[in-house]
This record gives sequence, structure tokens and C-alpha cells, in this order.
Amino acid sequence: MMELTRKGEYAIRGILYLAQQPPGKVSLISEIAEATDAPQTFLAKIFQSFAKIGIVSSYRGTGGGFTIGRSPATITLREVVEAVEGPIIPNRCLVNGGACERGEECNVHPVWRQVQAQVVRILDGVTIEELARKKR
Amino acid sequence: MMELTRKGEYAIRGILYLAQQPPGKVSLISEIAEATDAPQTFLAKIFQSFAKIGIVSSYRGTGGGFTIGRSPATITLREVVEAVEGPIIPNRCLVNGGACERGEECNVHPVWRQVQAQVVRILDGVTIEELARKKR
DNA sequence: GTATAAGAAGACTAAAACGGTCCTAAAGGT
DNA sequence: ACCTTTAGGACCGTTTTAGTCTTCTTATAC
Repeated sequence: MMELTRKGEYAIRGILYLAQQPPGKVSLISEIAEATDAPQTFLAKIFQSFAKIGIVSSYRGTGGGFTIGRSPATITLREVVEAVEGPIIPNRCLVNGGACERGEECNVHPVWRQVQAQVVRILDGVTIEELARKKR
Repeated sequence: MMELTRKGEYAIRGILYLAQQPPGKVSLISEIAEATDAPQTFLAKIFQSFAKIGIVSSYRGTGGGFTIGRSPATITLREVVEAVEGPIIPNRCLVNGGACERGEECNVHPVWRQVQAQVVRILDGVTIEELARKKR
């Protein structure tokens, strides 16, 4: 239960690699894929999601590639994970504002809401800058 | 991300139903399935898992069925969820004691360990008795 | 302006997980 | 014996995961 998918792992490794490059350096997707040991075309999709929400910038054509889109200190782990895996929702019923038909089940809802809040809190508290810094 | 499956939902509804029955009453799986609006054969599997870890008792033959196996106050939501969904593991690498090959990734591990700890803490803190009591 | 070097976008695919069903066996009651 | 009820395993369709492949579009270099 609650497993991070491969996509999520590649996403984190990919953006950490970008965050660790010298400022201004443009990285090819092929380079990132090799460095992070991720399938290139799959990683390309992930970076498209990143580009869409602006946490990476993309440049096409010769000399193109990717750079980090914002300061790593402003990018949270939650943003990265949610960019590729969607919002953190432990129970489907939380989608429609926690309203659900079954009485018995709804007793459990506050618990899931609590779980969600805690996970979000933790992931929001970790920045890419921190993660990229610690090691090396 | 982090969604509870149908199996998990049926599991919770099913054991809550049992916990709400008068002491000593034996419930048929068909009865529980109807009451909780779950597919009977599927719910039967779930209750097999429950019986295996002793949170419900099963009796075969005429007059058989299921009863709660321990006092609802001693059964935690975590036990119920883990019985059918397996252990709560947000990142695969936590399986082998948190040891993993990739350096970059391992910075992230403490975060997942924290997530795991918080979720476990919350689910361990909720008993079936509490959930069964609140409503009705 | 044409070749070339990238990323963007969507169709497609294999394998696994989810969400069950079905059938046979085993155990207990009458 | 026969019926009732759970136990266990085989099976099966659908969805999600984890990718690949092909075709654009954009940008640079010559």
C-alpha cells in the first residue's frame, strides 16, 4: 500500500540531477536519462509534465535541453511527486469534499483526511534544494 | 497516489459490521456482503485473510459464519488495512531495511521513512471499537 | 532555405495489479 | 448420507503501470 511508482522515482532522480548541475547549464534528456539510469523516452514524458508546471524550463533545437525552472529551494518534494502521480488522496471519497453515501464508511473519513494532511505536510516541508545539497 | 483499494474499503466496512453485531451472534458472509454492499465472493476472500490473523473467527457448516475474533478495542485500523493490502510502504527501497544502491535516491529515503511512520502512527491509533461506536 | 538537433504530443504495447467470478474441497450440523 | 457454510485455488476481464514508437514542431547551423 502507498507505494511510489517508478515514474515517481525517476521524477525525483531526474529533477535532483538538474538541481545539481552548474547554473545555466542545459542538460539533454539523453544525458539525464543516462545519469539517473532511467529509460530515456519515459523520462522525457516526465520532464514534459515538469515543464508544464514550470519546475523545469525546456529549450528545443540544437543546444536545447532542460534547466531547472525555479530555484530548487522553492520546489517541494510534493510538487515533484504530484506532477507525475497526481494529488495525494488516500481514499477516493476525499475527492468530492469528503461527502459520501455510506454511513459506516464516513466514520473512517476523518482518519484518512488526517493521513493525507500529514503526508502533505511532510512532503511540503522538503525542498529539492535540501535533497540535492545533502549528498555531495 | 496512496489510494485505498476497494478491497481495503470492503474490509473496513465488513469488520465494522461484525463489530456492531450483538455479542455471540454469528453472521453469514452473505449477510455481511449484503449489509455492506460488497460482492460476496470477494468479501469471502477478505474474511479469509481476517481469519488467518485471528481478527475474526470462522465457523463452518450449518449455523456457521463469522464473529469478531478479538475485542474490537484491541483491533486497530492498521491491522485491518494491512491484512488485505499488505504493509504500508511508501517507497519500495524501504523493504530491504532502507538500503539501496543509488546515492541520489537515498537522500529521499528518510523522508519516506517519516511518511511511513506517521501513517502507521495514525492508523495504529484508531481502533475498530472507536469506529464502530461513533456512528449509531 | 535546407539539413540537423533537439523537445512535444499522441498512438501503441506488454506486463502487472485490481476487482472480481467460479469450482472444488473440507468441515461441521441434522 | 446430505446439506450448509467457509477455505482455497484457478481463472478472467479491465485498468494501471511502464514503457516504446512515430510523427510533429521548434530552433540552430550552415
